[in-house]
Amino acid sequence: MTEQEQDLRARLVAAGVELVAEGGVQALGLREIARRAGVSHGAPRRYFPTHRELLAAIAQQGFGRLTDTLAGADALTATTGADARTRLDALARAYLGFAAANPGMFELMFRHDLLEGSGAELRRTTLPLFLTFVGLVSEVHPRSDDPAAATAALWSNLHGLAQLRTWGSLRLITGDDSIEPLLRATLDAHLGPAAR
Amino acid sequence: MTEQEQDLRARLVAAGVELVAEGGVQALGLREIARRAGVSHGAPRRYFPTHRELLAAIAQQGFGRLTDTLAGADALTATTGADARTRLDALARAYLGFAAANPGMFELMFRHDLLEGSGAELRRTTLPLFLTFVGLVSEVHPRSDDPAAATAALWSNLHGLAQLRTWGSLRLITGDDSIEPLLRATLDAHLGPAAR
DNA sequence: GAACGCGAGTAGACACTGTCTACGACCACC
DNA sequence: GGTGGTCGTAGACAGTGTCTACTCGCGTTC
Repeated sequence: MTEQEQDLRARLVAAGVELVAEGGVQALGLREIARRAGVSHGAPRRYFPTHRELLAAIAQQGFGRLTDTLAGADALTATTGADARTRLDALARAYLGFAAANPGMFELMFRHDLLEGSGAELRRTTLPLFLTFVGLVSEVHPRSDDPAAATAALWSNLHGLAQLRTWGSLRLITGDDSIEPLLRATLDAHLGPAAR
Repeated sequence: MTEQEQDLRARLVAAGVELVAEGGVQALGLREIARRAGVSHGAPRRYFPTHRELLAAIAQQGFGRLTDTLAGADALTATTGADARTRLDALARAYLGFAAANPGMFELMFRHDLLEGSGAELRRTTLPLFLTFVGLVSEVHPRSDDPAAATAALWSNLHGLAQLRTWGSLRLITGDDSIEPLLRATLDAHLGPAAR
């Protein structure tokens, strides 16, 4: 089954994934996606009544890939018998790595103005991922009375790092563009110094 | 000097500030801004060669207001003789308060795809603000060897909280839409528990 | 005082966008 | 051999950002 033969819906989403990787969110015009998929500009309407729903489907693909990336990174460290602190370290790096490797997709995924309406469904996708985060944070902070809040705070920190790095302000502040000291400061603050 | 009499450049920026508060970034069409300012769609070109430069000017206005808001909040607590930890607490709340009160403007300010080209100038605006942050963090962590990194990490955390709150995911996680526990967790993590 | 020049804003054209609607080709089924 | 129904095409429509004449009013200059 070649790429030409799969149904148009999947081809449109695949074209969007390509385009956002090449040219960012701006490249995700409805007609441009249709062109890339090799159909006329009216064809997507059969599967996505509106442009935003097509963008939401592309973003959902992005959330799937992020989930896979994080799950893969965690599986790698978990099999080595690493403790929760080390696993969270690897997860944090994987999160920032995904954002750095797919800046356009990462931006699309959190552009609530473009995804309005489908936001609830997308948010639900992230829930199981978040719960594994909570479990690991609970292991690091066994006496915490609100591990969900601690996890959300940590996630917000990682997310802010990812966004401000692509915005360029972190480079201005720290001088170089290495995020390593900031990541270390973040993890130390939320999880305590690494025991090494 | 009434609003009609100031020069068009300022009127266009003012119209943009109004529009982004009412309808978000999507409402900032070039023609719509011109309509609001009471001129034809070709008039802005005299002052802003391109749409993006007009958006950058509006965003710069936003950075000015954010700086004023934070400076005002800090001045308020500083005069009461509060310590650095308390001042940072107030600054953090002011930052999140600004983002919540001006969601459209806040989004515009960090939309690097729209502000590309003028980004460097905008980033420079935030620098003095950041330096006062660094000073306060240095007071809280007198033995830190890299207060700039610690400050950038804290700022990233606040920024992530602001963005994820408007995205709606924090509400999904914590149940209600109060970020108070998350803010407390953030401040405790980066600055140590509040001494009260 | 009249002519000139120039800055400021207008109006229209252009290519492009997302949405909507009518139409045609194709295929399974009775 | 018709007959629906699905799927994609093609064109119209209003709207966008950009570009290019053009007009109008005001100050300067001869």
